[in-house]
Amino acid sequence: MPSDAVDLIAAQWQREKPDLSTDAMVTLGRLKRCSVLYQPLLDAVFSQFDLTSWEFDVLATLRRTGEPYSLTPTALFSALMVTSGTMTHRLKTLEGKGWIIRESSPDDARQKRVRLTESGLARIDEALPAHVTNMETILKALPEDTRLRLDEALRQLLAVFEDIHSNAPILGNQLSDRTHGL
Amino acid sequence: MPSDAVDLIAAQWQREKPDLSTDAMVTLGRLKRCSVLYQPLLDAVFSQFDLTSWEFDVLATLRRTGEPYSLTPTALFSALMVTSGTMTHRLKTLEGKGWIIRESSPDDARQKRVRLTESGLARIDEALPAHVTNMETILKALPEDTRLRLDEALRQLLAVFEDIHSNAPILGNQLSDRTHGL
DNA sequence: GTGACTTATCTTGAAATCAAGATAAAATGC
DNA sequence: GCATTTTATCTTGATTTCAAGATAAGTCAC
Repeated sequence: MPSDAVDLIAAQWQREKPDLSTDAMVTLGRLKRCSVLYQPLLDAVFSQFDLTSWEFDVLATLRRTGEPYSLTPTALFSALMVTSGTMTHRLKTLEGKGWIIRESSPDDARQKRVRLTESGLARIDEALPAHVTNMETILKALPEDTRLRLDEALRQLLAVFEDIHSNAPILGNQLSDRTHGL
Repeated sequence: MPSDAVDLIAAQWQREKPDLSTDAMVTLGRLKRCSVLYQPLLDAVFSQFDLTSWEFDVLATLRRTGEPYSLTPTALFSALMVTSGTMTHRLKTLEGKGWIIRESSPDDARQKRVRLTESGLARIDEALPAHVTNMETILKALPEDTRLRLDEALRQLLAVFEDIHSNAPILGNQLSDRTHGL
């Protein structure tokens, strides 16, 4: 296994702080670095459809719920792991572009229903196959058994994080209305 | 393996778009979700030392280079994978707090040297052990062999991403002065 | 050496995000 | 039924970030 940027960081710490254990650090460091580096690879495709990453995310979340492609703002910001204020801003922008509309809910006057328009549906259905192909191309460089081991390990790690977030009262409050549900 | 939020998303796509392959999607989806969920766990410790996540990152990058704890702004924004403009703003803030100073370089008048002050060194040395312990506590929920498999797979994935970023001319330009080096 | 390129840093203006709180509707407890 | 609490959404102001470009110093070709 050739050494990478994270190994060099660990070696620096080892020199400066010989008693420090770097095991947890390197794993989480690689996780962070991977997520920073892969985002622009996705953006490159989104921009071909005049979409930003977050625009794609919102449209895709609505799209995959099936007809009538409609969710409440709360369901959306929970699924997308952002705050309610962020979602308000996103919805305003998307409404301005004509890709969604916000209608009031018949049974609960506090709720709104966010719904894909024809135009929004067309846009996401156009971009989706290209996005999926892009992700497959990116991961093709990884041997299939490695991808499977990565996926299984990430599933367990994600379970740990979701457990912490649902059980920690203090953290739960700090996250305010960003609920992380689906 | 119990199903998680990402499995539910894949199932929704399967229902709406039966021909769509979701393999790459679920792996990268778990990666993204993990990195969003673990950040606040780190912030919880940083805030105990009156630090934000990015303040910790800058101070730690300087600290681990060893005496005299000094780097150029370019070395810093490369290591931290942010743009030069972001780094200028960060350094201004940190200088205001007295944790770093910016001195001009003796051999190249274009360069500055960013150096940890006594106060900045004390702060990072105080926070570092707590941060490492925190990361270990978070990962303790993961069996050690799983962590090792995760780490090995992430290393390979990171190699793929770093390869793409160093070899793709178009992407390289899009990333402007965010060079991703160490 | 001089003009063109390159490198290093900073500035500006815009975009996205968050925390905190405002508003209003619904549910709950007596 | 009325007061209290909870829920759903939006607003506000501040923070962080980026892209694009400005500035200035070094380097290179000749």
